[in-house]
Amino acid sequence: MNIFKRLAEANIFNGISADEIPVLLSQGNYTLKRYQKNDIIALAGQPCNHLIIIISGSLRAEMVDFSGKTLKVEDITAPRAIASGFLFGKNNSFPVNVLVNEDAQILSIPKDSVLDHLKSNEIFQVNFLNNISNFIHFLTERIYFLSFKTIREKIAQYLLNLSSSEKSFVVLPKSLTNLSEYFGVERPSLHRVLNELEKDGIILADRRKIQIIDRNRLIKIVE
Amino acid sequence: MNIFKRLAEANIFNGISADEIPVLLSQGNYTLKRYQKNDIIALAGQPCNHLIIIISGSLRAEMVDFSGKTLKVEDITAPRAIASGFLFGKNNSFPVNVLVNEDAQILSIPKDSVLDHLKSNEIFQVNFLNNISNFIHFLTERIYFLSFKTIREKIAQYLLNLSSSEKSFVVLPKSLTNLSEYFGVERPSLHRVLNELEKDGIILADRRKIQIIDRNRLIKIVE
DNA sequence: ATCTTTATGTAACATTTGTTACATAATTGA
DNA sequence: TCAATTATGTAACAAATGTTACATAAAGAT
Repeated sequence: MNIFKRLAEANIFNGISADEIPVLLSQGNYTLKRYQKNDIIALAGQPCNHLIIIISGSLRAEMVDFSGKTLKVEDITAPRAIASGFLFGKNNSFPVNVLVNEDAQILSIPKDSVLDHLKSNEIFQVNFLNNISNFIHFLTERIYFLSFKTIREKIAQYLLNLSSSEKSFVVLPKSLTNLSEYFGVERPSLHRVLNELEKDGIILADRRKIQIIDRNRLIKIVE
Repeated sequence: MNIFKRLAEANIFNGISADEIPVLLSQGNYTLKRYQKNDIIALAGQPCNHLIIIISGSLRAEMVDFSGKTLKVEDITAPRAIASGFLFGKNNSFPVNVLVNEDAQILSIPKDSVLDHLKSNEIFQVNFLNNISNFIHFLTERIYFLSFKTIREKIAQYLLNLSSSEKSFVVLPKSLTNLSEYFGVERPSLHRVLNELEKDGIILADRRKIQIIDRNRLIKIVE
């Protein structure tokens, strides 16, 4: 598909047609690149001087502590702008590693050009602000989630978010291994607590397929 | 002191003189209010329609989970703009409760006027973006900190951040009770681990006064 | 189809943290 | 100054999680 049509689907170009995008972009600089699985887009600490827009494929953002353990922060799928929140500020550097999950095509716009677009295009400006604000909301929810103390609470919160009020059947969108990284806990610990919830008759778990038996008790856990 | 002189010290008015600020503000709407200790500035979930600038006093932002336990996110002292990151986005609502610590004077500017200022004043626009980006950096550091698993690691990280490489003496800027909320752990647990660090000969602790005896071992803990 | 790799399931044991309750010290306010 | 409130120190016990090691199952590669 045409690159600009894909770009037009990204929130940051909301209200800007696929035809207008190349016009807007050509008022400044930009580069297009392809990346392969496990390529490194950015490392934590590196200065962030470009707005990155992922056109196809998917990325992941993760924090790595000194001991080498990772906390997955986010999975990012195209089309979407990232790094909008890292461009400015006292310390305009990446706080996370950004790696490629699935082969990706990426547009990057240097900071100066971003500033020009912000000044010259009101729609882009509002989209940019929305993009940053959405990211802040994501981060605060992440903090809220990490502040849940027990694994039991985290699972309950996670399952309730995943399942609509009517459907009691959930397929986890990530592997248990992956999920344990997202939770910031050890995989066997996560698995043990799933077993306990099953023993308690609250859920039925078979690998990634989970049946919610007693939603009310799940709700009580997070209350 | 003159309100506008105080405001001129806030980062969001960087490069804008105390004389220019009332001119800028009067191009839109704004309100000035005084608040007293423990007054509520905003509750989590409430829509955020104003940029809030604290002129004097101090606030705190905290998350409250269903069981009533709080995780302190941030202490905020004047002069500073807050809520810049909550104004826009799909869900422009406060993710935290904002309460008054010390009697405060607060300027609030409605979202529409903020948008006007952003369009008409490039300096304000860049300051605003910097303000949001700084907040994002703060949030990601908060996530990073919360992802440290043991209390021992959290203390080590916290003390190393506080103390310069030369000074080995630190006075905690918050009470232990307060700090335990910031860490997201119980106060007796925090205290116990401080004792353990003392037994291990790594620190000397007397209430909020902490002497770092063996910085290298402290560094090893976070590695 | 077979090999390789990754994901999942499990168990015993160690470690860490929470919980509760109470004592003492420091600070605040009247 | 004295009372009331808040902060700090401590201990015993319960609960939750991490650690390690290994078995089995599923998915991917050749």
